[in-house]
Amino acid sequence: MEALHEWNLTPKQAVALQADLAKRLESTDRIDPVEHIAGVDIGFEEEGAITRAAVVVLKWELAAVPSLTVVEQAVHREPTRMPYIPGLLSFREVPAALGAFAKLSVKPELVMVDGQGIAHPRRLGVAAHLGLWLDLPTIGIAKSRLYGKHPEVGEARGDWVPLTAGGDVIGAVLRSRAKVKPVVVSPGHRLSLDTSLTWVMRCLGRTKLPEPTHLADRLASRRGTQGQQRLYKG
DNA sequence: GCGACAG
DNA sequence: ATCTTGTCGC
Repeated sequence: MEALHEWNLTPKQAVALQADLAKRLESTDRIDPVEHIAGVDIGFEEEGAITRAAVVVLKWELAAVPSLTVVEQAVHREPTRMPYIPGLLSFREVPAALGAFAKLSVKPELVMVDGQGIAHPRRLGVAAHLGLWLDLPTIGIAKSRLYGKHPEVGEARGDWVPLTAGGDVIGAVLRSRAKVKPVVVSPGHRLSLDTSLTWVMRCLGRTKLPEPTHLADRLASRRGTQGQQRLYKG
């Protein structure tokens, strides 16, 4: 438990901690009725010297027309603590993400993160690590693959193939938009892959990334949020 | 030893 | 991740 509070570690120590923390991940669904979904992403300012974490909370409503509406946003900036090292991304981004979460007044039941969940060499991508810390269900949605192999995926929206590693299914490569480069979806904490895929597809709008992550991405990079606040689904 | 390598 | 304009397509 105390280990979870450690962030300033050498790469070797971080790798050892990841293997240990991964044992605590829950791969079956343990999620409350979803009313709010948060999207998280990290950006940088000052040529990388400042890490900027952004979180956007959306209200999920299943009416005649399912909808997602932005209800809160938070940004947290802090000095960048370490360089990007493949496989150790969470040690660079999670601390800042926690700073942004601390500013929220609404507690989401589900969190979508830009990056991998368990589709990681030691099964602890940034979404998984953040899920353990927040003790909330998390899903990783990455724009590219870090680990695992997979056959080619179909070109239609919704097509997907399993991402595997050492005989385990660690995620899915999903074509979230027709003919556009697929995203890598992997559960983080407290969710199965099936449930993760279901939620990602439910949150898809017109962009390749699900709305929570898409909006957080824009907020993190200061490109702002364009257009309306109500995003109709269906 | 030689690649691969989230953001 | 970030540096950056226009442009092709639904």
